Amino acid sequence: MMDEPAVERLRAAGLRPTRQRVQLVELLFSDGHRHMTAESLHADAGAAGVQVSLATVYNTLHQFTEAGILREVVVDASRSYFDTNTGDHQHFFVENDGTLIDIPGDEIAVSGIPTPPKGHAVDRVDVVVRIRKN
Amino acid sequence: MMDEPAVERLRAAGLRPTRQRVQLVELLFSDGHRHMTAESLHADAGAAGVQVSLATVYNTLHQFTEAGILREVVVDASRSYFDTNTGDHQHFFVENDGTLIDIPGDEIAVSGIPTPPKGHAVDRVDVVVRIRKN
DNA sequence: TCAACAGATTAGAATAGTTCTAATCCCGTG
DNA sequence: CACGGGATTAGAACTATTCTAATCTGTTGA
Ligand SMILES: [Mn+2]
Ligand SMILES: [Mn+2]
Ligand SMILES: [Zn+2]
Ligand SMILES: [Zn+2]
Repeated sequence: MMDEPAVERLRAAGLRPTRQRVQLVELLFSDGHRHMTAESLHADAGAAGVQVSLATVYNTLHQFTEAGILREVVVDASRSYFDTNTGDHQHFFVENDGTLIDIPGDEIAVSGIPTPPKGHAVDRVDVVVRIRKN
Repeated sequence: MMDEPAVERLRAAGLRPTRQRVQLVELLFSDGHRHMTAESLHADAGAAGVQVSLATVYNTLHQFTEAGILREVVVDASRSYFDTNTGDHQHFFVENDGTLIDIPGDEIAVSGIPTPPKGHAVDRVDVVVRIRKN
C-alpha cells in the first residue's frame, strides 16, 4: 500500500489519517524535535498553509500525547507545552521568553529519590532547570 | 514594641501588617509547612473564620512569594501551587488527587546538568516525581 | 489625637487558555 | 457510491487568574 510516512505513523498510533492530522504530523515530525504550545502550533500551521482550527489543534495534541507520539511538559502554570521528543530527557526552561531546550537523558541524573508512599508508584521524574538571560 | 510574630514577619518582609495579611500569616505559618492553591487557601481561611477576598488571597500569595516567605511550585499546567517551605527541597506530586509531598533537599540530588547556553544563569532546579495511587 | 495620604482590600468585570457543544464534514467499509 | 461513525469546526462556555476603580485602613507627623 506504500502509505506516506505521516499516514503510517497515524495508523500505527491507531488514529485515522485525516487531512488535518496528516498535515500536523508532517509539520511536527519532518525536521528534528520541537517544543510547542497549542497557540504556537496553530500559528505555525497557519504560516505553513495548513488549515486547521484551534479546537482540532487541542484535540490533536491530546490524542498524540495519549498515543505516545508527543509528551506534555509542565513548566509554566499558565500554559501547556508539548514535545515531539518522547525519549528520556529533561529541560532547560528560559523563563524570560518561555523557551524550552532539551537536556539529553544520559547527561543528567537524579539520585536519592525516596520510596513513594505505600500504594503509590512512580510515573515519571521531571527535572526543569530554570534559567534566565542576563 | 513587642509585636506578635506574624506582624514581625510581615515587617521583616517589608509588607504592611494589615488584618488580612496578619491572619493569613498565622494560618500559613502556625503549624508546620503546607502546600496550597489560591482556592484552597481561600477556603481554609473561610473555614478558620478569616474574612478575606479571593483577590486578596491572590495578591498576598504573589507578594509573599516575591518577598521570599513562600515559593511557587509548578506541577500542573492549570493551577498554581504555593509552598510555605522555601528551603532546598523537591516534591512528589500525586497526580490522582493533586497533592504535594516534600522530598528533603539533602536526600535527592541532580547531577550532570549541562552548562546553560551562553548569557544564561541557572535560577533553580526543580524535580517533580509524579506518582499515582494504584 | 487625628487629618491626610499612600497603600491595601474588594466586588465584580475582564482576560486568556482550554474545553465543550452540536452542527457539519469526511474517511473507511461494503 | 452510500452509509455510518469518527473527526472537524465555530463559537459558546468554563475556569483560573488578573484587572479596575471604588472604598477602606495603617501610618505618620502636626
Ligand atoms: Mn491537558
Ligand atoms: Mn503567577
Ligand atoms: Zn524536550
Ligand atoms: Zn514543599
